[in-house]
Amino acid sequence: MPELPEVETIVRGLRGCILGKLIRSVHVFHKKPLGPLPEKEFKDFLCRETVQAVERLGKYIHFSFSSGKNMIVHLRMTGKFIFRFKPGSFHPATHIRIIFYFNDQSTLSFQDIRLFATFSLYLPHQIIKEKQNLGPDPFAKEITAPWFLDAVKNRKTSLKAVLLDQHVISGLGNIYVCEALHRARIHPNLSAYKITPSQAGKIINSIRKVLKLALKYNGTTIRDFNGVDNKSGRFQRLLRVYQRAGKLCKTCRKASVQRIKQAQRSTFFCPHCQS
DNA sequence: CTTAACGCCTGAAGGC
DNA sequence: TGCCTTCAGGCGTTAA
Repeated sequence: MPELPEVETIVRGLRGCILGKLIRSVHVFHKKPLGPLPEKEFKDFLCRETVQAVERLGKYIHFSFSSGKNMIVHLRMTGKFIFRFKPGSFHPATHIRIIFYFNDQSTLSFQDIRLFATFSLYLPHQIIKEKQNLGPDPFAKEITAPWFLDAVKNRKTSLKAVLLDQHVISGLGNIYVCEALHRARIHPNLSAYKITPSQAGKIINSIRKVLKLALKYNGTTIRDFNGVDNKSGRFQRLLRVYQRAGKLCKTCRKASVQRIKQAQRSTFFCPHCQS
């Protein structure tokens, strides 16, 4: 479900709800999100821990606790955190997989329809695997046109596929890659290694521009995404190509948006703007 | 090293 | 109404 702006919206919401709170107990309704970790170990690890910080790592959410322990969550397609000040005061949601109970009666429920989401736990001195495998954040200073040209110099696949690769840059997904390439006026099928220095600069600028704007609107809600407060994002009305196949391009108003398949995912682009 | 294909899951939507 | 196919803000694994 979520990409950088949505995850950042969730992280900011979580900070407002759970920072400084102590986990009194944990209820696991489904073990799949825990992966190989036994349910008892998961609960024992988290019980009596106090939430010290919530940070975004690409599309991951990093919870750190006062003891130095860590929990890293990836929401994948349909993962969602729902915060409640008091238990049982809302109509019950389906597909709740885990509930965290805090010392002040508030709860954080984790919902995941498709069960793709993952939770992993790290002791204070363990190396967090996710940090090793991720490319830099789109807003990191090290991302410059020369850096990007070097990063893609051996990549003969499409620019679209490379931008979806979290080992290159972390945080982008299908919506914002489509939207950024549209704003940069580059065809998504262009081989990554063939881009010019000028195009590299345009890509970086477009990525940052579209992410900042989406963040301002609390992300994009197409079907599943909602913030911790259960409010939807508002960026969807500013999408220029994503899920607009057959509709007139909002940028040029001359051609209609096309949909193609790349790496088993839908790509949307304007054939007039992105020659 | 790189790439494409497959699998993991559930539910909504569209075609017939 | 029902059945079948396709689709969905993702990514780890596998095989070439």
